[in-house]
Amino acid sequence: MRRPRATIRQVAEAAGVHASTVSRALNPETRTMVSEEVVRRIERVALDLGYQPHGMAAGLRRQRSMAVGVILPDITNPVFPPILRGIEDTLSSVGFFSIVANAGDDPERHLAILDQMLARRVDGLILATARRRDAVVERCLAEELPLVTINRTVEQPGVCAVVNDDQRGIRMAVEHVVELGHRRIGHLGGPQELSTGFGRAEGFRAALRGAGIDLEPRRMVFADAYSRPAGRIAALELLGREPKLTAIVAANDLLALGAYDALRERGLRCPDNLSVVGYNDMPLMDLVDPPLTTVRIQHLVMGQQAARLLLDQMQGRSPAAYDVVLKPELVVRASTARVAREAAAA
Amino acid sequence: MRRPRATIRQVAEAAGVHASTVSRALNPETRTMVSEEVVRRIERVALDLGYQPHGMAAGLRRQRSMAVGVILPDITNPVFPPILRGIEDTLSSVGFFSIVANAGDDPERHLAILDQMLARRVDGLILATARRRDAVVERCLAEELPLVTINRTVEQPGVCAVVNDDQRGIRMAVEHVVELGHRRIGHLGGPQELSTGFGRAEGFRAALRGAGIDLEPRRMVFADAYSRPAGRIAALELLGREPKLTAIVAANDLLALGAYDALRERGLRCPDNLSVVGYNDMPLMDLVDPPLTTVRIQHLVMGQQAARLLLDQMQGRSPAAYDVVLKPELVVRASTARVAREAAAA
DNA sequence: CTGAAAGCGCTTACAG
DNA sequence: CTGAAAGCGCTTACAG
Repeated sequence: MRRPRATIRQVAEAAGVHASTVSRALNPETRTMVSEEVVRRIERVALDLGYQPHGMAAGLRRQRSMAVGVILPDITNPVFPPILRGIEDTLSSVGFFSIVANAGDDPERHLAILDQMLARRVDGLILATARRRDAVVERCLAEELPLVTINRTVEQPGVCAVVNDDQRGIRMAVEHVVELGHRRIGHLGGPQELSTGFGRAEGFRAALRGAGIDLEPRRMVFADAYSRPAGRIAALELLGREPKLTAIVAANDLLALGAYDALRERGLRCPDNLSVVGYNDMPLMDLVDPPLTTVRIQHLVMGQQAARLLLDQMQGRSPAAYDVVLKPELVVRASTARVAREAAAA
Repeated sequence: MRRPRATIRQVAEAAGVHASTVSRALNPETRTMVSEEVVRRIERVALDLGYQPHGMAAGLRRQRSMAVGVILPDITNPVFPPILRGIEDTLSSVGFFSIVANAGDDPERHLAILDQMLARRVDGLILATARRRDAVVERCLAEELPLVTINRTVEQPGVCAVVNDDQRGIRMAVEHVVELGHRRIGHLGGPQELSTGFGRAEGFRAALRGAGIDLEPRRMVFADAYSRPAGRIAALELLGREPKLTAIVAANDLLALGAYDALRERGLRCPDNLSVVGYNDMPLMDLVDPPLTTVRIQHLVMGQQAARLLLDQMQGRSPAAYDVVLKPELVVRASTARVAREAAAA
C-alpha cells in the first residue's frame, strides 16, 4: 500500500559501501571513523533518496526507545498545556518524543499507567502526579528508570524535581493582603498529600508569623482536589467557620475560582467584601470577573527544565540528584483591595 | 543498568515451548491456532514473569509503529486540550499512542513536522492545522498515509474530517441576537484560508438573509488568526467602520475576548452598548467578564470521533471517505442583551 | 497444533 | 578506515 521509505541498505548500495559504513557516517558520534570523502558521498545519496533513519529500529538495537512518558492528572487543566509545551519543545529538539497519559487522581490508575509506559520501554518519566509518598516513584526507583517530578516533590531521596519556591510565592501573596490592611486572612489550601498543598500551607503559616499575625487553625481549610468544585466546597466551609474573614489566600487558581462561586452563592462580592488571591496565573486569569490577583509561575520554563533534567539523567550526565527551584512573581489585579474600614475595626 | 524486562524467549523457555508459539498464544487473533492447554500454560508463565510484549519490536516486524501523529497549532490554546484528551483516550484504549506536535501557523513548518512524523513511521495522522488547500494534506494523500482532519475541512476530495455544523451554529448565534432586537450585526470573522473561518462567514451571510437583514459587507471583518490580539485589532477595525453596530457575532471565543479588549479601550460596555457572541465555549468562558454567550461544540467528542475515524482507516475498515458532523448548541450567558431602545430606533 | 527459519532496520563489537 | 556478522524482540510464511 504505502510507498516504503528508503532504508540504510538502499543508501549503502547506492553509495557503493556497506550499511555499517552508512550508519557510522550518518551518526555524528561515529562520523570521524569514516573518511571525509565517503561521508560526503553517503550524505549526498541519503539526501537524494530522502533517507530518514528508522528511529524505532535503531532504538531496538540500542535498547533505548527515544520515548519519554509524561504522566499528568488531566491535560484539560489549564496549568498543564504550557508545561507540556515546554517539555515537548525541548524533547523534540533532541530527537525524543513524549507519550502523555491523563492519569486522573487515582493512585491505582497511576500504577497501571506506569505499567503501560514500561511496556513501551520509555527511557524516562516526567511525573506531574506525584504524591508526597508515591508508589509510582518507588517503582521507578526500583527499576532505575530516570525520573523527574514536576511541580511536585517527593519524600523519597534521590529524585530530581522542578518546582517553584512556594514558600516565597505564598509569602508574597500574604504580604500583599497584609499591606492592604487585612488581618483576618484565611487559607484555602490544596490536598495535603501533594507537596504543593502541603508546602503552600506551611508557607502560609510562616508568612502569617512573619507578619506578626496569630495563626487561627480554623482559618485554614483544605480542598480534596485542585478543582473549581472542590474549591467552592472548601470556601463555603471556610466562610461558615469564619464569617469575619476579609481575605482568602488560595493554594491554586482553580480553588480561587471555586471561592468566587462560593462568594456569589453567599451574596458576597469580591473584592468589596473579601479579597481573594490565587496561585499559578493560568491562562485567562486576567479576564475572569474580577481579574484574579495571583502568583505567577513559569509554566513553560518548568516544562523545559524538567525535560533538561531528564535528558541529563538519561545520558548519565547527572552525578547527583538536584532540584530546580523557580522563582514566582506576584501579579496584582482586581480581586484584592484595601480592607473595608469597618471590617478592619471589627 | 536497568533490569531488563522479560522477553518472549524467556517465556517460551519457562513454558517449554517455542517463541513462535508464545507469540501466537498471546495474540488474540492467532490464539485459536494453539491448543487451549498450552495457551493457559503460556498465559500463566507470562503473568509470573511480568512479560509485556515489546511494542516497537512487534511494530518493526509488522511494519506498523502503533503511533499516530497529531499536528495542532498550539496546545496552549484552550480549545485543544479537550480534543487531545478525546484522541488519547480512544487511541490508548486500543494500544496506539500519539505523538503531538505544536506546529504554529506557518505552513512551512507544517511540512517539516510532517517529515518528522514520517520519519517516525506514524501509522496515521490527525491534522488540526489544515488549511482549505493544504500542502501537508497533499503529501499525505500522495504517500497514502491515513489521515483525518479535525475541525477543519479541505478542498481535496477523499479526506475524512470531523467538524461541526458551523452553518447551524452561526445561525443560532445570529437568530439569538435578532430575537433580542438587534439588526445592525457585525461579523468578527476568522482567517479565510481556514475552513472554519470561511464556513462561519458563509453561515453568517446566510443567517442574515434568513432573518431578512440586508448584508452590509463593511460589517464583516476578518482577523489574521484565531487569537485574542488578532481579535482585538479586527474588532477595533469593525467598530471604526461601523460605530452604530449593536451586536458582534465572532467566529471564535478568542476573537470574542479580543473584542472585549477593544470595547474596553473604546470605553464601551458589553452588553450595554454592544452584545457579543463567541464560538466554541472554551473552558472558563462562564467566568470571564461578562460571561460569554457562545456556541458550544463538543471538543471531547470531536477528539474521540477523529481517533475512531482514523482507526477505521488504518485498519482498512473504511471503504469510502466520510465526514462526521457534530451538532453545536447555543449557550446564552451575559454578553448578549436586548438592544437598547435608542440604538434600535437609530 | 507446533517448531525452525528468516527478516523488519538498525548498531556495534570484531576483524582486517 | 571499512566490511561481515550477529543480534535487539518480535511475527509469520513454511514445513511437518
